[in-house]
Amino acid sequence: MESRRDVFQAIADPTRRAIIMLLAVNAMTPNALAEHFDSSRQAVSKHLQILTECEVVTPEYKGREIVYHINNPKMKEIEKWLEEFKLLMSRRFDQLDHVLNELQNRKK
Amino acid sequence: MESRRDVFQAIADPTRRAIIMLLAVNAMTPNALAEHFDSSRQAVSKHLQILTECEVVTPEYKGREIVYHINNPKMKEIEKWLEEFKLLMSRRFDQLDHVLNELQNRKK
DNA sequence: TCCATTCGCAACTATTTGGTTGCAAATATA
DNA sequence: TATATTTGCAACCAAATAGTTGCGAATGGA
Repeated sequence: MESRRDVFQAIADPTRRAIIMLLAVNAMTPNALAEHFDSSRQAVSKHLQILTECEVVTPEYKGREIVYHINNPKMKEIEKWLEEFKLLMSRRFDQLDHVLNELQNRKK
Repeated sequence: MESRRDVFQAIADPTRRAIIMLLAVNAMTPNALAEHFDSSRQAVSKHLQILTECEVVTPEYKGREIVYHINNPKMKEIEKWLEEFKLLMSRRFDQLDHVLNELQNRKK
């Protein structure tokens, strides 16, 4: 559980996506989060650790409790990537591609 | 390399994200794609297999060649999830949360 | 001070992942 | 027909992942 720590890795796991959604509604402690899942507190804690490493989530230390918050700017990176993808899709040149294929076939 | 096949798993790997971007520009065969990467054709092929399972990509059989296309509707699922997240974020009730915490502290 | 609670860390396990190589099937070309 | 090209599939491997249990540190209340 070491490498390739980015937002996309963060949202790959369904439990982590659920954690993100719960934290989007309300910042929470690991225990409060764990109550929403079948898996143990430690499992949730590990996901929080990963989410923290990805900077998708930020811990706020309050005495012995740790309240986890969504780090919104990091989530925007997904949006950004998606926008870029959509831009490329809108610019795709199937027609030109078709023409090029035709030319190549004629060449042969 | 078996389970949990969804769009989020599909975009978790940086190579797969690159493949998606390339295919967004222009539908391509595995060989054409592999030229853009250091890893072997088989590695790229495996990613294409995963992307096909996730329905992020659709194969078009042309004789011995297979042209891979982006399956746009599937990509929209990411957008959909992100929209839901953004909605929850916009509705988050930090103020209320704060009030509840205050009440709880007083109760103790 | 003593005890319960909250939590991270370490060790361990089974499964999944991303990659490799080798091979066989199908198609195109000579 | 013989040969080269494009491709998927199977077997294998090292590393990462998701989960577990057990422990110890720090905090807060009695």
